[in-house]
Amino acid sequence: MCILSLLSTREMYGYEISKELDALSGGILRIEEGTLYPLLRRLEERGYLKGEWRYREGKARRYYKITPRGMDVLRKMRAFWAVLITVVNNILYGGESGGRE
Amino acid sequence: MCILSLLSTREMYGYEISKELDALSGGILRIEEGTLYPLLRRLEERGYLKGEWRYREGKARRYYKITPRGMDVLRKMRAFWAVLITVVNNILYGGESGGRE
DNA sequence: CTATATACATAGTATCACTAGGTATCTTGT
DNA sequence: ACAAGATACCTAGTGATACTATGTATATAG
Repeated sequence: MCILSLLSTREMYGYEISKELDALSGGILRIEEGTLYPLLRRLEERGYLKGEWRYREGKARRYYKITPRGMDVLRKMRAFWAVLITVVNNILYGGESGGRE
Repeated sequence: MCILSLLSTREMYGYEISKELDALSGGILRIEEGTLYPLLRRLEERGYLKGEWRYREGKARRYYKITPRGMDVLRKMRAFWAVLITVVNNILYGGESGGRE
């Protein structure tokens, strides 16, 4: 979900995504390369992303762009994430009152 | 985390936990028995829970109770969960909430 | 010219959720 | 009495996937 969200704002390549996630999350969402690259391929296989090789600064980079199908999945993931937070916080902190956070 | 949290308020047995999670979450946190029972044993192996057979209403039930070590782990999980929400929401909705930048 | 950072990749392992069964008891409807 | 369903626990097998460790190649800094 976080990767799709990052790519919903601009195209990025794998290594850039890992550095960005790391920086934006203060190290909480550090993702190993052995996890990231296979994941990006899975997301592309499923049609959520479209990858494209480009050569910049003497380096071969695979830039990823989110697809309309990916945007749709991202919307559903965001909605589910919001529900999950509510539900889990309800279990963690009891009260049915909607006014926390 | 949700199971530890439920057990931090009272002792429960496996089947009861699954029904409670299902009800409290509106079906979002439905957990299959093939997932639940092995999970409870792992949590007990790690010393987070203590299980005990009891016979009530003609049924053999294994009641689980959270241990001090389990309470400690639960506290850390709750803290991490709060950080995770902040960090993920920051990535999902842009960086306004955390006071960073 | 060596070390580090960048950039992508794969193989092997471990974890764990799920499917799909199994056993046994108790309750409810006919 | 009998069948069906709910309760209550269990295991074996499979699949998805995060991780470790390593390999390849180029560019940059000391």
